[in-house]
Amino acid sequence: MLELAILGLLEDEGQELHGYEIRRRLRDELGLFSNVSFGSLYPALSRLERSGAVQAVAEIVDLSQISVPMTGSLSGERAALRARRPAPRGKRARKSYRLTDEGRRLFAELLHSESSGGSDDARNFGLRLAFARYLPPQARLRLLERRRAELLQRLTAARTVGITAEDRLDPYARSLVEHATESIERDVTWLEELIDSERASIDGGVVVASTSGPGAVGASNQTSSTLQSEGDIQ
Amino acid sequence: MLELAILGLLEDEGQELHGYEIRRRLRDELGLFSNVSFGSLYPALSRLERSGAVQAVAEIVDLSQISVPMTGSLSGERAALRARRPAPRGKRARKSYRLTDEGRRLFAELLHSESSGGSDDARNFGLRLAFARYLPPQARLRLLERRRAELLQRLTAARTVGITAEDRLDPYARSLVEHATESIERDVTWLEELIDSERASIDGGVVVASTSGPGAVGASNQTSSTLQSEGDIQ
DNA sequence: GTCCCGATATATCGCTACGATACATCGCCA
DNA sequence: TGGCGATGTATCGTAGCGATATATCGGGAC
Repeated sequence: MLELAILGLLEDEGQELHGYEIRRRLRDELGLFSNVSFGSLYPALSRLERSGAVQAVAEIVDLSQISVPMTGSLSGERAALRARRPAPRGKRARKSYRLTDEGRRLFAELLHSESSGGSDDARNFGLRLAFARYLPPQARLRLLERRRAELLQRLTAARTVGITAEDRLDPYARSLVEHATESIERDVTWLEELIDSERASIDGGVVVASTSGPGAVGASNQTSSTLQSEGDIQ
Repeated sequence: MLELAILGLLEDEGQELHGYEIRRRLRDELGLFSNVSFGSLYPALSRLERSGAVQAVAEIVDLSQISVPMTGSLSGERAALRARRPAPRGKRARKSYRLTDEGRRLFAELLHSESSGGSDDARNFGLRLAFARYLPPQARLRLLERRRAELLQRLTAARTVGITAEDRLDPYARSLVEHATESIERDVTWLEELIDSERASIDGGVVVASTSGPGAVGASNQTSSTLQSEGDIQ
């Protein structure tokens, strides 16, 4: 899941990025993974590197390979090193990651695969929708419809509970159920709008100007995206 | 987190329950943890048992302790075992868990502690609200206000992004951001209603009849609760 | 001038929760 | 009678998380 996010970001930005920057953009631009933990990010980058999806481009000042004889003055040595090779932007040594062809292939594969990955449903869907423009219209439509089906199922379940247990609930729990149910209903409505305009866009061929909301997505190629979705917004 | 849910359920139900049943009720009655994995549930129960918060009451047919001499016919042995001790309700041997005093203490402690636990914010809050009736009014109010503060912070962040990146987004991502922002706004509105009626209930002392929505929570003692909350609803 | 703080930056550890899987029993119905 | 779905307990590998360690740099306080 995080892999998909990273690959998508790298694809979007079209340039190599280092860990810290990836985290920042995932937070500020994608919104999803509001605050990715480094404990998730670095292992994910390692996995991607191991699988050949990204290539690490190190701007590392390798201390062990600098041939400055020990003078006994540690701070002196450090100063010498800094003078010899001032870190690229005055910052600490970093490792940037470049998307490879294999990475692009993997991105497409992950994006197409149904729900491949971690629990958090909403996050998963949000992530895929954020990169939906890389999906062919048919797959896009299927994504939306799958999500709608999931939500409708939950709605049915929630209503069943509502009938059988509603009155046994204390006010807090009841309010919670009701609010949650409404939220799902709103999500479904939103999805139906997206589905409608998606279908219109498919039927009408390549639509150029958008009349309302989204839809009308010809061969858009914008860069970057932002989004939130509870739990991610988390 | 799961621990809190289990302890709360056991407290609510007031009787010993076995794993499978706990899972069912967490799904059907609490809604939260819509589909707890056994891979989470059983380890959590073990943890609770180890810490003395629950006590396992086994209704197990211990094969190794039944003194039936081997006859060579395995199926025969099995039949004999079944005849000798027909499992309690015709079902498979189960392990029921009873809440101990230490468990009740731990439940209160966990419920009071701020956000003690796993990521998923929404789930965490939902869980606490579902058991809010076990909290003193002041703590309840703080819970609601903390949650509101979190959401407002996200809203600010989301809007900042909206201003700086809104137009660079493709239609899908834009729709996603907008929908998510609206959802948070609705959540905040909902929370404010809860906060208002909570405050009214505190100011007015013990209110008996509720005039609108929740609020008016005297010393309610209802059993069971239901709720959903994206990601949980997951 | 130096001292400490916060931002930038990489990395690891222990833990929780998850999905997949295995295994076993029971009731049902074809 | 034989297979299937519900009930039931349990483990394994993995993803993601928060806490923590380590290090450099720029800037403001004193």
